[in-house]
Amino acid sequence: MTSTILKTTSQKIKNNLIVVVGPTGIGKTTMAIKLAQQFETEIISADSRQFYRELKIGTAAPTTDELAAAPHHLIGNISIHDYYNVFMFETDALRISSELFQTKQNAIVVGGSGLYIDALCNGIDDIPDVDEKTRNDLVARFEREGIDGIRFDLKRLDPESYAQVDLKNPKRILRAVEVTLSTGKPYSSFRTNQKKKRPFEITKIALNMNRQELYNRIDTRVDQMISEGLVEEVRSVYEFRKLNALNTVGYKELFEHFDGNYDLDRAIELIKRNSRRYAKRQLSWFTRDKSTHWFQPDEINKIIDLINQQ
RNA sequence: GGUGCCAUAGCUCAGUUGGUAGAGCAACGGACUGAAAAUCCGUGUGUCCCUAGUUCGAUUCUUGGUGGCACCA
Repeated sequence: MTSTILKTTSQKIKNNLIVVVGPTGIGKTTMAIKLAQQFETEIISADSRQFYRELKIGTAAPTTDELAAAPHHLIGNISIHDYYNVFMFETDALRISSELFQTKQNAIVVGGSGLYIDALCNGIDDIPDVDEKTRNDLVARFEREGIDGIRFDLKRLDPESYAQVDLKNPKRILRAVEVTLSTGKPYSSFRTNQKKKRPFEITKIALNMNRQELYNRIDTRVDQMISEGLVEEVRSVYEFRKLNALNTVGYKELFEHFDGNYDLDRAIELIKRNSRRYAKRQLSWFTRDKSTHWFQPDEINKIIDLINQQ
């Protein structure tokens, strides 16, 4: 096993961060646990919804048994009422991994949130926090007037960003403008286009399978969530539906159902469809990174061999 | 058994006065730097049921089938 390799020189063998990604429902949790057991290490979650302790069933968070099978980090560590973002994740995940590397050769990262994985592996630029008033005012203006005026502001305030961002995507425009207004410096000036160096190796493993089979798994899992009490879980957070953490597949559809906009069967159908679309978006993200090694979920032995070769 | 109606995309259907076709939903592809399970962009994927006619040309008209539905027996 890698951890037993003799250190023939004074040079320390570099630690390895094993990153497991893939579409929702593919079996990442199970794979991560097997790898953690195999390499005698712990798991850091990179799932932007499993952080929230109130969201268990609908996010398919690891069960009590799974949590007992291998130590997990960043699962249920915050509340839906807390503010959290990808920069905070980068900080947290780096801190935890460096703690693990004190005593372990490998650490496992598992999750489906591409941006978060990217922040951990390549870093994300250090951009000052936007003050709340600037953000709220801008959002209010957007809701009142639409995006045209704000887009025009961006053109004036930060022509470089204007040339780069997706001008049809309000969130991107709002972000660039709020940073510019809040800091007094153009958003583009914070973008370095540089990867941060990491003091460890990274092995990226992605899981995928035949699309139809994956979709069948997703459908089955949604039915399972319903029988495990998803409707009750969603009802318990209904009053907080405006929170960003609840703008999530499995929750937003049931909120609409509670509002009387459609029946439960339709809500379930929509959860399945939106989960499929989410899975596709994840695949788009992960296939872009050419350094990723792709496997079927049952190819555990091949994956172990690959890691041992690193 | 008889009569009538229908058969076009994965589904529900529109349409072509004869020049090989388009909506909705589903699906597919992509982008992505602090809301990311979010947000945004792009793409019709088709033996127009089969057969034989008429025609320069048939998915469209005609004949005969096949399947479905309805009504009458």
